[in-house]
Amino acid sequence: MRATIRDVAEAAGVSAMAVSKVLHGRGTNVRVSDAKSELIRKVARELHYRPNQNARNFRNQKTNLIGVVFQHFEGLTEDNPYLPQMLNGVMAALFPAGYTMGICPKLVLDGSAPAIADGRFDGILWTRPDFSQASVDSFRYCGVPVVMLHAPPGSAEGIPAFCANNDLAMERVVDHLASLGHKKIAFVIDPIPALTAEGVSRKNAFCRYAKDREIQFDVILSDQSDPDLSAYVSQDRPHTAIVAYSDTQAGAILKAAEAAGIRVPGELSVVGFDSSSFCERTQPKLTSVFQPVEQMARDATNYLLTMVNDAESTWRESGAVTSLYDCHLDIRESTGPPTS
Amino acid sequence: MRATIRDVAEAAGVSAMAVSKVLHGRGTNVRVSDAKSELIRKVARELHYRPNQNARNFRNQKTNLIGVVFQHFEGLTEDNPYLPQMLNGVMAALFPAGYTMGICPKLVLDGSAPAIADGRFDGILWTRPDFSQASVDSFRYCGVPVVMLHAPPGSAEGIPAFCANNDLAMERVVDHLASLGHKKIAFVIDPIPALTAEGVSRKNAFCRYAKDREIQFDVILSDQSDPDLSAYVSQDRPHTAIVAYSDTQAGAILKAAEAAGIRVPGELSVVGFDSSSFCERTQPKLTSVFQPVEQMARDATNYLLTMVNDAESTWRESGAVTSLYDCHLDIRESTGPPTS
DNA sequence: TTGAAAGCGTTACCAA
DNA sequence: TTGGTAACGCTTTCAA
Repeated sequence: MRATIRDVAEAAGVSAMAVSKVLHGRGTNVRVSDAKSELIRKVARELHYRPNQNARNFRNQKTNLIGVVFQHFEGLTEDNPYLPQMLNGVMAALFPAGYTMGICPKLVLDGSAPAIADGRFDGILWTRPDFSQASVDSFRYCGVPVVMLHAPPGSAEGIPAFCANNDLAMERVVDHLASLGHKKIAFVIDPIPALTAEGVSRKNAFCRYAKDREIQFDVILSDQSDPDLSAYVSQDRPHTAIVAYSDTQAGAILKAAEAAGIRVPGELSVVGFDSSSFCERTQPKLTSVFQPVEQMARDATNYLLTMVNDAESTWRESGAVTSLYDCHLDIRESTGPPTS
Repeated sequence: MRATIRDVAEAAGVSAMAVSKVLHGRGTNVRVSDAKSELIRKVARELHYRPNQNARNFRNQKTNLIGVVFQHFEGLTEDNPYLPQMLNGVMAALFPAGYTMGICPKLVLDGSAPAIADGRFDGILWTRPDFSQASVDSFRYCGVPVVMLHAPPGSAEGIPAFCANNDLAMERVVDHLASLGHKKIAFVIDPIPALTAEGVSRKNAFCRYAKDREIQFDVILSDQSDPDLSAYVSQDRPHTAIVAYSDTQAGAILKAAEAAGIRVPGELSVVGFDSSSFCERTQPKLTSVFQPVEQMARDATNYLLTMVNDAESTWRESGAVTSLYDCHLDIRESTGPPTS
């Protein structure tokens, strides 16, 4: 078997904790002479001593692992830049701080949210949380620091949240379309994001501003893989613009429009969300709301790390922060005045 | 503090090990009556008992965590579908088996390859390994199962490897270009992949087949962000075709050609590698070698899991497997006969 | 069928 | 400045 700290101690003729102090810097009130330090290092090298990380994790109840939880996970899709961007932000915060990123949808999908808080992670980044009280409770009382990414204020009291300012974003979208002369607009979202707190929030914001601007509107649940445009662009439902939940979904709508011979933006204006590089590749190029995904992820992760490293009492008592990110509208080619 | 297994045992009036048996199924030679099982479960629920995962990891020396190591990691780039595809394959294998994916370039970049084998991971998927003997040794003798992804046969004896058949791929590429009439071809690779075992292997295969087909060739190290086409398309060096290490790099070359007013494929044919969705988005569409990245990653990960779950002696003695994946050439628009 | 005890490797505490 | 001892929570082994 591998050499343990005690083997090293014995071989060097010192105590185990002297070794621990020298090699790992533990124990503040302990001092080891330089000569002994040298000896210990030498012996450790000779014995090929390697600390057992599991033992240290156990002893310290600290793993240097942060769990990234996707409540609705469908894999990384090749054409959607969202996830890579988000993960980049997370890694940009974690790696320099010496943390490892753990990804584990399974642990949550099993309904075993508690399992995620069994000590294996020092903290949890909970992305795209859904709305259910069960989810909220299991994370709130899990005993491990949790930060939410893409959760609007109020979705889970007590849990810090980092989120796009969907309200402002939808106001900008509605105003843009209204100023172009659109009078009837549909909001399209597919079933999975419709379950998330952010999906609900964005939808509600859209409805509120549309109503406020006296614009007729509809909300349509759509399967993005094959959007049925006739559901909202028809005699009965003559929408001239569609606001999609995501760029990916907006892209599918553009394709469907092309297939159906509907001109964009003449007959139909389309707006996406994320303003990723994808928007430059569509035909026509997609008008979309920009949110700084990578930065949001980095900020959320850094905040989580401060929670991990501060005493629990500090963050429990200081109350949860909600950070809202301003989102501007990148106007490209897919929106224009309706031709009637 | 949280209830421990002993708290439960005491409250239920049984031994700790009975609780362990009932709740975790440990201890084969132990039997607990149904009545007691029920009682134990009930008490555990009442006390909100949650097993301490770190304690279990420590005791069992098993973490259900697989480490994915990127030796040369530059983040997930928005436009390169490779990494998402690869990670999808890994996750497709890990999650159903109940494993978590740990990502940790830092642990390796620190030169602390041993750290990766300190028990925190049950196994390591080592992607894009470089060639250095130090790397090879530290992984080979790390005491944890290791599988390499994208490493050609022979790069590290004793470590199972999953890799594209670069040899066959380059033969196909060279034959394709030769049959179109190209007489002078350059292989372009940028500095980072040039350090990896696969980069070297692919380059060598290219040279071998070019020589064999009596085609003039050059190998050029290029910074892909700004390829200097004059380095290989000029009076002195009249290459009519370029074989790039990756799609991303081929894309950069297409852009540079457009900027320089060089017609593709007329004046210059370009071939990529991966045949990802990216190839459909370039102008002209990119001819490229297809490798089944997601499947390779899934296979490699599944193999790693079998190593994790079998006794070490089994895989130590059975010798390392190398799986080579056949790669076909997807001919699109970026290759054609040279116009002279 | 059950229980008691030992031990995994590390680190904190206290006594020397 | 140092070293012994106990403890973290769980599981295995052995004895009843």
